Amino acid sequence: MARTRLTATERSEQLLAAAVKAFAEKGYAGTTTDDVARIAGVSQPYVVRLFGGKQRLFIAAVEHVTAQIEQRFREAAAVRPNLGSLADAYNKMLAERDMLVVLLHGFAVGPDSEIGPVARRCFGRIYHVVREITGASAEEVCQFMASGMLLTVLATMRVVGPDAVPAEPWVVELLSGLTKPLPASLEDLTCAPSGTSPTAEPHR
Amino acid sequence: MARTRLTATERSEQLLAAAVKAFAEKGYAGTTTDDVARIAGVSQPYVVRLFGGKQRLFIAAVEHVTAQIEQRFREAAAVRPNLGSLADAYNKMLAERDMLVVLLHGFAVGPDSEIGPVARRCFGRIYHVVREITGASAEEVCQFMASGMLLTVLATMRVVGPDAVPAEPWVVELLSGLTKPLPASLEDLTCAPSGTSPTAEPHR
DNA sequence: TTTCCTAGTTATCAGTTGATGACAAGAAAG
DNA sequence: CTTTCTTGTCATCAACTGATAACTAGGAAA
Repeated sequence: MARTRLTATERSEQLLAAAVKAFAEKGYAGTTTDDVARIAGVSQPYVVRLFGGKQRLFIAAVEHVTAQIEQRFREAAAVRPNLGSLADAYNKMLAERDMLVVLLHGFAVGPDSEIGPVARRCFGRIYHVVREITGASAEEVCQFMASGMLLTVLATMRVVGPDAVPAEPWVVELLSGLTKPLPASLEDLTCAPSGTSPTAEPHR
Repeated sequence: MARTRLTATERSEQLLAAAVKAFAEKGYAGTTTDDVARIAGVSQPYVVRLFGGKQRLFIAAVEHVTAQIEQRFREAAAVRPNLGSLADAYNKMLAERDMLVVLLHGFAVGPDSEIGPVARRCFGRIYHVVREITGASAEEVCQFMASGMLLTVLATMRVVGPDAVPAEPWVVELLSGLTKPLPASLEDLTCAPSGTSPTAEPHR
């Protein structure tokens, strides 16, 4: 019965990954701490105790994915520091979906006293990174962010990305209109490398 | 105590307006049927009965705002059938915020069995209207939708639109990068005509 | 082996929330 | 005036959910 014990830090990291998965699926309000606990294979009260509450867990998840996205962009820029390179990195993230979707859910929580400021800061951070890394003009960066937001929303709707619903005509047409920075093919956006799933038995 | 009685149809319309307001504030899962009831000044069970459940109410709200947006676009196109005209209409909606934000929340609910298909259909409908009304190219329409999505997310975050938080530097910079179809000024996006608020006493 | 810290669980709860059913009260018709 | 239909409320639940407190157990040090 007893799983291998982990240090609190290790377990927190694992829970963070579980939280990203859960929140990506159902958003902030729609996800229960028990969902997260089940994915990670620990008890629900432990999740609450390790992070000090659901809200803090969500904030941690949003900041986590923001840091991940930032890192991906920096890595991409290390190769070629232009928007095209970032677009490639973005497409990869889109194929993994969860990071971007969690971020969008963070944005969508809106003016909630605690979460709102965090979400706004995360958006600003990502904008800043893109702007600084590539020497691109304000217009180019804005267009990049806009296309990215469109695609992120489509990913949230399961119109693109892994397990996407069958593409309707308007999807194909819309995506065909994507210009310069993000000319992703529909195929790239629909298939994805699959990960493992540490499912566990129920607890509660 | 007794309010003026309305026909079921009238009351439903009023409830729909209340639902839009409520869902725009807190999203689908975060909003209670009681929130909606309080805004409209009726009892919570009545809301449930008139619409047959929270999910149906949300779906009705999403379809309602979609129809509204479509209508605004058509009206704008009746004057000048080009993207610039639609952009003006879009900016006005952005200043009112709720319609667009509810729609985004609809998109964000994701793959939920009932709501997902509705959200996807609504997105497709709006895309289709924009494409058909203006004779614009796929690229232009895509760029319009992308910019619109970016602004809608910013509105959801309360970065633009009514009651927006004080604009940080990156917001100004990002918005300055907006091109052709939607060159809205920050002032346009931050102020809005205010509406009435039919608050009522608590019930539950 | 005993001690003791930390990882983790079980039991439990209080508040919330969507939903149901029985009932009240206008208003229109007979 | 009474009947009857529709609008709307009240009382009430059962399920859920985040959180707390008390307890268990692994494992390293003494």
